Amino acid sequence: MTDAGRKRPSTIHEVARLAGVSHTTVSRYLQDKDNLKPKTRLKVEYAVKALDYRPNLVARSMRTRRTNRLAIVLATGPHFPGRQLAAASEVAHQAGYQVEVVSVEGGPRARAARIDELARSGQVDGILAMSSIDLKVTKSLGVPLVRSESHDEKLRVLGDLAGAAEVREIVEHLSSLGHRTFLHVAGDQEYASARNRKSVYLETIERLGLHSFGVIDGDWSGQSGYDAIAALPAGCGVTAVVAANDVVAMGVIRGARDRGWEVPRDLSVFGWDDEDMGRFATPALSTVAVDREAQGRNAIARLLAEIRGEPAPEPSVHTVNRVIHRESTAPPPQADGRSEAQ
Amino acid sequence: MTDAGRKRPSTIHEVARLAGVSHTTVSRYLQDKDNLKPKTRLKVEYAVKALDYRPNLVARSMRTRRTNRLAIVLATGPHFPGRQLAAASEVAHQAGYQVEVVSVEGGPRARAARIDELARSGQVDGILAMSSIDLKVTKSLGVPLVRSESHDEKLRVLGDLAGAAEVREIVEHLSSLGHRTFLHVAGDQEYASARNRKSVYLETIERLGLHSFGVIDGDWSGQSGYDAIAALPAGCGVTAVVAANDVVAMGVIRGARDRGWEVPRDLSVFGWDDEDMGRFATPALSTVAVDREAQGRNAIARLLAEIRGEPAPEPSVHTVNRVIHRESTAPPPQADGRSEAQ
DNA sequence: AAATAAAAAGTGATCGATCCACTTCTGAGC
DNA sequence: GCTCAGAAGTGGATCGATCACTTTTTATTT
Repeated sequence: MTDAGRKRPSTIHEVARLAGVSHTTVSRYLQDKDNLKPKTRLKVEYAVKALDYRPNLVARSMRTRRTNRLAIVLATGPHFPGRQLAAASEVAHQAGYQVEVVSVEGGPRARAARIDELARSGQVDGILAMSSIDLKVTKSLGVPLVRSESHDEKLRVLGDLAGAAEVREIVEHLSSLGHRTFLHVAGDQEYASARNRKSVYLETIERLGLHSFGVIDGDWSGQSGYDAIAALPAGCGVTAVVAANDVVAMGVIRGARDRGWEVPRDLSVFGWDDEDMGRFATPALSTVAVDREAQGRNAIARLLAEIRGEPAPEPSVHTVNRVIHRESTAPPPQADGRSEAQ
Repeated sequence: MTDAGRKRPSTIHEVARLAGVSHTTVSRYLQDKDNLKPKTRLKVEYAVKALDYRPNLVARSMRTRRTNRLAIVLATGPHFPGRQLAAASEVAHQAGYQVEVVSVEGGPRARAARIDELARSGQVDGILAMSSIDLKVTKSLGVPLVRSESHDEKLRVLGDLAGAAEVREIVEHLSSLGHRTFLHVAGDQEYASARNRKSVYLETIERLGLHSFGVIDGDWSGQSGYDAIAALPAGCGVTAVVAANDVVAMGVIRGARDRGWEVPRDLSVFGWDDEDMGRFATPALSTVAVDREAQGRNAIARLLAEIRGEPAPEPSVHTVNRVIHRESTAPPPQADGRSEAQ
């Protein structure tokens, strides 16, 4: 039934024979159509079309030692960076690269090992790591490696790490509303983004002379937010919670309600990610809108630049995170400061 | 600095020379280590280790005409099937395949065209389509193609289509609570799963002699749920909403609240997907837990079976969807039937 | 111990493209 | 009409594996 489809694809030699030229001429045609005499070009063009010829990319790769393929390494887990991935893969395709997505079970060492294997297999021209990896294992790979959570030369944080400014803005805003005692329910500390937000949180609390009741190391889950609130001693004085993301924030809000605390009347809660659900929740979540597509695009752009040997890949699209104030934040119960409600 | 890493990787011939055997013997060692004399095997083993040899997979592919690579084709859009993808890629790796993820902009025809191109490029041994594609274009590809939303030989629905039973269960349950007038806010009708749920919804309404106030064709977004409720005429009598997914359900609930209707007092709402956020929302969302990993695993298992030429790929792990009753559903305002609250 | 079968190892061709070192056109200038 | 530079075209080598065959070694039987 599918015999027609299964017939062996035609080769460059068959095209050459039909066109009455040598295989080298066909090869030239494939790489640069303008470098041929118009008459010759037409003959080849016709033969290619007649035989429905497609170059065998494996054979090409073997000879050129380039595969035109990139690998993106992810961790398996609750956080699948789908939007970044889609954007990254889009940009890569436009640049003539195919994208292989490798999601690896296990920790940073397992991922580093897989990266090593990928690099040596000769199957990819470059690797983008979208999750933390063990540095030691990845010294000299032979192919460019970009880590989406690393810094650029000017120590500007990129990709996953971006967001320090937003944490500052959140804490400062809550402080201006009159909040004095904070709680941070952090994300899985294996993630650079979680570590970064945690440290910026602590730093800002310190700088503003506020009080942090503590940092709960969570795992990005709603349950971790719920449990954090459930474990809070009565009268601890916490009036504002900075959650690792919207899901955690939702758990926090539910935990509060189940203890009889209303949000935002008794407790203000900030999320992160601007998920669609949080916008329609009650109370609607105050959060940070993250341009995930830009993250993905920038990361791939950096990788492509490194592959081409270009030195400084200035992020063409600047990642813009935006703090969004909705209903889950308000002045604390007995705000003594002048309530500068937004 | 990275000179050590950039040196040309060693070949099978170098290993052979160091081991004092022929390259064929090394090749044999690579495919089946047990087929060698122990003494020879040790020599080769040593040489492989000493040179840190890794076979060049491109060269291997060229000779064997197998790439050990599968492509998974996705649509770009709000629905990124991350969990299915991760599970699928995991299973594929265990079977010795690498996975290339191709997300394609545009509609079913664009995806079909890309699939055609992939198949002919000789770069993949099989293709899994995780989104709807235009059938006509994909007649004879030359490589196996599995569509995750299609049926198996026994016409049991698989993958995305699974879920008919759950829609029935939801409507029957709501009916047993006393609801008579329903609304369905459907997902993007380009998705097979959305079409399937819609038709099962209508069929069940019909079969039970209930009344459907209508079906709103949405786009999986919270806004579409919100708008559906906002557009509802007063006194339409709708007391139960079956939403396309949890996000839509959240929009519905918010829309109801903004009209002064309380959920579940005035309106019952069912979601789909069992997202973490819905569990902690207030009211907690009644929903359907979907085993996305199983979907991904099953789809890849079918593809692998087809590649191997095995005929009947019995789904080793059966997809189990589970209807979960939480706080967003209750008897209607003036339930005249016997309220059989769960 | 010789005959024979079976297992192990070696030889050279092959996959389908690109690239290198040449040879053969083409056409402008005198 | 001739020369000659440069463009266009050619044949064969090459990339690094596997595979079909052939040859050598080892094991088994009589």
